[in-house]
Amino acid sequence: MLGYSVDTSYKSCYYSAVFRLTSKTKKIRTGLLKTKSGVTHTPFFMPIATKGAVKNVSSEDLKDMGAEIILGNTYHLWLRPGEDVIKKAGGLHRFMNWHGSILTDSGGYQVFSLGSRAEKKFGKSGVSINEDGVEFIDPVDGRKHFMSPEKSIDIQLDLGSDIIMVLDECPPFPCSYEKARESMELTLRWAERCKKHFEKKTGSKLSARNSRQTRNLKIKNKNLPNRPLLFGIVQGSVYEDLRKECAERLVKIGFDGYAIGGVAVGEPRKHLYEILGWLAPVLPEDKPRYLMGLGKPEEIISAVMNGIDMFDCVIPTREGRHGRLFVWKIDPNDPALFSSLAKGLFYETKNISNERFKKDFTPIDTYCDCYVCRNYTKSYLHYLLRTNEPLFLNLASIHNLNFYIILMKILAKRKNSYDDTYH
RNA sequence: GGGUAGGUGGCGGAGUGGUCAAUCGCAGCUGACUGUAAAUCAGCCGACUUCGGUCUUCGGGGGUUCGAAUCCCUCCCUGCCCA
Repeated sequence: MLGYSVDTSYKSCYYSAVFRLTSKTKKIRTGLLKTKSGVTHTPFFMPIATKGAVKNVSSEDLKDMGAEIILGNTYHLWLRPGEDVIKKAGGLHRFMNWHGSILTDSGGYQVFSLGSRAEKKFGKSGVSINEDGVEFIDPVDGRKHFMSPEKSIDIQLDLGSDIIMVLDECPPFPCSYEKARESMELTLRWAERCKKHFEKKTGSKLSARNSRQTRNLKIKNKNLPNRPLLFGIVQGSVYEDLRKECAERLVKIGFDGYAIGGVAVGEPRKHLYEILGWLAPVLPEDKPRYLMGLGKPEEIISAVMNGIDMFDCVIPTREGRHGRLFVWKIDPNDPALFSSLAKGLFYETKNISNERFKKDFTPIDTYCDCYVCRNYTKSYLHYLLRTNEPLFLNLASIHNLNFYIILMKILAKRKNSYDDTYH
């Protein structure tokens, strides 16, 4: 199952100016990712703030729970309030009072998600793609908007993003080989245009060199990059040659990091681990790897064991809002937890709306030390949800995000890899 | 006391001779959610069931009819108006 295996000790790890591997074992690599806003420990999970807010959670809540980086969405912020507003506000960080790092998704996923949702609802897609870019119909007011690779970069720069994603196309699943290749070629052409435009606008030059050439670069304390990072996205559906080729060609173009896209759009999970296995040897070791849109805790763990450093997912917030809460089955501070991590026995979910919690006056999770578990009972959470009290949404989201962040901390701490110099 | 409107499954409220075990909403029970058009969506929600059906329901009783929640008679109850 584990397709990724590198036996290199801490000291001889490669690193680039913005990413440093602090530990790399057969199973888990950990490191530090520097952006213009700060240093983030990898592997990490990004709470999703699509519209410039993690739903029902304040920036202060996020800071308190130890989040270091969040994700915002170009498409949504472009339409409302508009990148000009955010630019005038001093950037997204100031606008939402979040001073950690921010990664912005390019809008590529919306090509897929808005199209398929509109199709289900109205029978027509509302999204059309051509060589230049994508035309969207705003689902809120029906107006047409056009997004190109260059436009996406411009918006993300205006937002003040720390990690900018290239505009890509997510092919649907299932997808024929021919379609997948066509889509991948478009994604690659767009990636190249994104990089060219990014370099022109930022006046910088992204390195396409491989890890061996960058191994001797020193990383200085707090010496943060003065430009955003730009990530490429690997597509290619479930086809091995396409995925590998896409990764190789992206690496040749050269990006600060590499994302794997398209895996959260319906591809069965067995393909995911296959894809990670194909890509692990192709992606440069000294660059961060981001698996877009994943996932369940056990999926994240498997991916970390396959060499992935970065994750984002709506699961903790959305499922929390819908009443499903994540609960440890083993004390996360117990070293015995590690042996059960890969088996997926370490947690369960509880649907707090279930009748059985009506008179359960114990905390959601006795092992959890988030402030929801320290201060409230299942009975109260059950009651808040049943009576549609907005407080429920806040508490449930905080608890679930905390679970994910603790999970990532456990993974990162496994080899005692925190380098406090970079806090 | 007179007049009038009405009594439908936990609640609200459709239905006004057969396709009605009875639209729909709420409440209730359960499930789904993976780069967020999502505080959303789906299923169940009289009883029994070998999940194909079977049985008893639309205030009570009686009647008309091949057939009634729906029509008639009567009783009971509720709202409103007049005394």
